[in-house]
Amino acid sequence: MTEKEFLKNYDPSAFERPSTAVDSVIFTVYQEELQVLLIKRDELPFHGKWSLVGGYVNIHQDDSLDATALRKLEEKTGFSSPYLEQVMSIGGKERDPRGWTISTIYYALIPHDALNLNPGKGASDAKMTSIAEALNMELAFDHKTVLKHCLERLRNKALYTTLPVHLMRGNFTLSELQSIFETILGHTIQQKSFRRRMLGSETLEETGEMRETTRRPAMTYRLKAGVSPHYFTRNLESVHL
Amino acid sequence: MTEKEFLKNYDPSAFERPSTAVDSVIFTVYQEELQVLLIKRDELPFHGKWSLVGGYVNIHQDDSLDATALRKLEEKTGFSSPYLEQVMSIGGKERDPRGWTISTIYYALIPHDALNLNPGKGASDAKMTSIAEALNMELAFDHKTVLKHCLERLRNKALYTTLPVHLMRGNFTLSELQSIFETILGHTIQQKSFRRRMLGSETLEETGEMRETTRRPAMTYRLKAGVSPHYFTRNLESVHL
DNA sequence: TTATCTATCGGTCTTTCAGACCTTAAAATT
DNA sequence: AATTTTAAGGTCTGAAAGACCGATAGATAA
Repeated sequence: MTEKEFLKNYDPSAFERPSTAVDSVIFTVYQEELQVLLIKRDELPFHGKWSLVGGYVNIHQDDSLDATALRKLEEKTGFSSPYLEQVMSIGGKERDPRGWTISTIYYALIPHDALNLNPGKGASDAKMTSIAEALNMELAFDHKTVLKHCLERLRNKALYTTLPVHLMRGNFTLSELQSIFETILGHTIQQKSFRRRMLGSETLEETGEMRETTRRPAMTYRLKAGVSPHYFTRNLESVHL
Repeated sequence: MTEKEFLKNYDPSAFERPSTAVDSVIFTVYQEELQVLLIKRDELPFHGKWSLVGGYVNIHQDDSLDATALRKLEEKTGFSSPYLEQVMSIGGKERDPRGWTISTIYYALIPHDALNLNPGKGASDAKMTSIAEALNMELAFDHKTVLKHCLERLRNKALYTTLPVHLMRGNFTLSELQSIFETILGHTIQQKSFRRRMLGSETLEETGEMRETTRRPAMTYRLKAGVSPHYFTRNLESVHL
């Protein structure tokens, strides 16, 4: 049998397939709070419960898993170029009452002022919720576990990468950026250490413009065009005052 | 409609599903070489080509994705308790000629002397191949890309964790362990740095027995029971002589 | 028997970078 | 003009890796 003949005779339904979904944790920082996007389900199962952003892979519409995640994300947030990172996939019989499901988990970082929420089809409401609150709610499916995994990943990356810059839009001061890091980590960082690292990472550039504020003006920076996130070889301390 | 009625009427075939597979890179170190397990395919597609260990998720047999990976791994290597880590999932239309496929990728660490190769169903041969060689071969599907991702993950983890200890079996000397690290990384490590880190990681314990060899005897160590891999807060240098 | 060889193993100085603390600067406010 | 507050940078300390060295223990060769 040739490869061509084989493919012609190949029966995709011979093997029973799990359903395949993508779920994303959309992070933003607003008013010194790390927040995630929750969607109120208007369909069964888990009707009326809050859930993460997700949906089935559409093999006619999506070229890849990343494409599925981006499609859902744009539908719900109106933002099309987030930092998006795949975290893991979870598969099992018990996690969805409809049967064996594989869900690939992503998290995205979106600047708060870029958000344009839209509950969309199958949902009656959408809102940003603080991490503390979300972890105290009863979320649909195993979404609390999913949220914890993404949170852990994000916090770890804040200790050794420049990733959280993707929560900033346009120009920002180093103090503003430090505040974002501190909010994610849940503790303060030594100002000097933070500045040394950021300025040494070669990923930021001065805009030349100062932030005019009520106190001493601060230099504003922007992300250098075309640079990837910087990985430090040494972590910040993970526990602090 | 109640949740119960909904589930009763739910039609799983309403949404066309991608096929779902698991592929694993089985690493071992032997004779100063980092090697991976390759399987010679005896079926279409890619008949006669070498591939990684993989297979479809069987929703009646497997409780989770990890279970699928372990099942395939035990079939091919005869080893049932490897260090197994999920790396990522790749999904798309083009990666398998049979259509849209999601593959969840794992890598496993197996001590060389624990291997008991068995090509198994659908394969005519199985062999351990050095990384250098494998990367020069024409592998089935997108398995070369998959291999590169796993290799990158393993090398990074060797810089800041104790993970490679899982390539050792029973008792081992620190020199033997260092050699494993050096083989993975592809460069030498300062002996003093390595010993300081390993002994400071609190994950090893002296066995009290010395390795009798042709030179000065060395203390042998074993992995402490029940400890998880240690994460250092500082990386080893990633490039060296 | 003694010298040599080689791998083991610990001593210690240097280097790098984060932590901690402090001083100075630049604005607005009192 | 003095005070307050945030920005920005100086500098000392501490921790851990890099680099180099010397002592040790056994096997082997002279």
